[in-house]
Amino acid sequence: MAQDGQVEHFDQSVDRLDARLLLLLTDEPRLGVLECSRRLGVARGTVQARLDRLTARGVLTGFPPAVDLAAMGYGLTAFAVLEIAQGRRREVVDGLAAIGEVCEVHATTGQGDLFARVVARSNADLQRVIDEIVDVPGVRRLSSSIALSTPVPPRVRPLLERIT
Amino acid sequence: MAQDGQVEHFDQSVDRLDARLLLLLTDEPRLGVLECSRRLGVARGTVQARLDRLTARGVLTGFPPAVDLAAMGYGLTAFAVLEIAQGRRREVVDGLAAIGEVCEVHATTGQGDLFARVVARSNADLQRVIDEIVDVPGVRRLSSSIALSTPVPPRVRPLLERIT
DNA sequence: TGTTCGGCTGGTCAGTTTGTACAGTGGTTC
DNA sequence: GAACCACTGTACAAACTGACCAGCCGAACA
Repeated sequence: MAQDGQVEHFDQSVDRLDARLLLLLTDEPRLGVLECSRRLGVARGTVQARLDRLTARGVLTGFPPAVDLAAMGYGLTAFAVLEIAQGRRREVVDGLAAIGEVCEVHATTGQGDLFARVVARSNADLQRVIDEIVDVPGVRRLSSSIALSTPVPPRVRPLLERIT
Repeated sequence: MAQDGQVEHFDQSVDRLDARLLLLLTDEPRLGVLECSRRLGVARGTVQARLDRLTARGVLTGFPPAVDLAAMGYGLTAFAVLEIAQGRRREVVDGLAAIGEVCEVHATTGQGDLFARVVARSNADLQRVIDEIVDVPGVRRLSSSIALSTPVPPRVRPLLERIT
């Protein structure tokens, strides 16, 4: 930053170089530090320092393996909105967490109290999973909808490009 | 598989060793092939072959950097259910994709036609994003709810552990 | 104006890992 | 019994990593 004189984004935690680095790694995650430095046209130590800093700040939390559940046989994704009995959220969350097919749970404002993403192998399997969810003590009502397609897959890219 | 004589899971695409490997990489993604082989107690070539195979089968799609949007200033997450005008889904999806804060879109069954996950820097910022979404041609109605917490963060772990 | 500080550069070093190859062994299948 | 496949153990050259250093430059500050 000192030397390249770039304008600082108002959020100082990620500057242009950081963003370019993250984008590069998004496209080719297995790149080593050395290769990154070559592509970005900076010294290797700089890339190393940036990665360390991003990690220290919690922006970069790691490089988890991306597993395609569909390729593993879990071809169905569904979303469930749950209404739960007053004051039993903790209990319900624990119950949901115990179900492997429940891949994500959020507590939300609005009608539903909890929002869950679940996967299943087939319609019949989904039925089973939903029954399991409904059977969790404290769950009052469940309304679900199946994901037919995912026109915009999970992404961070545009937000990073904005900084670049 | 030949030598260790483990029982085959009914879905042949991921066996016990594969699952253990993926779990290991989930916990410590930066591990190299050599280190993985040591931890798993198999030869390096085996790990290499498994990774290649998992990748070829599309189960392992890569090691994308995990960026924490909250740490980048996007501390708010919200979910939006959209109703759209008949036959204009493509158009709406394109419009949504153009909004960086829209991090994910699914087409679903049920009342809503589209389901989106969006992030924002603050309540005011969320308002702006939502207005932007509503302004996308073809969007009829939007109902949103804010994620207050995420008791179960995105995970694949339990499904892999089941195989192990 | 001069000094200090932080970040970047470009270089070196030893140690480790990767990619690739090969022969050997033991189950499994036909 | 032969062919096949997956895994093991080994080898080697090439590449990468982590660590360190001196030097340069711009920004902040007295």
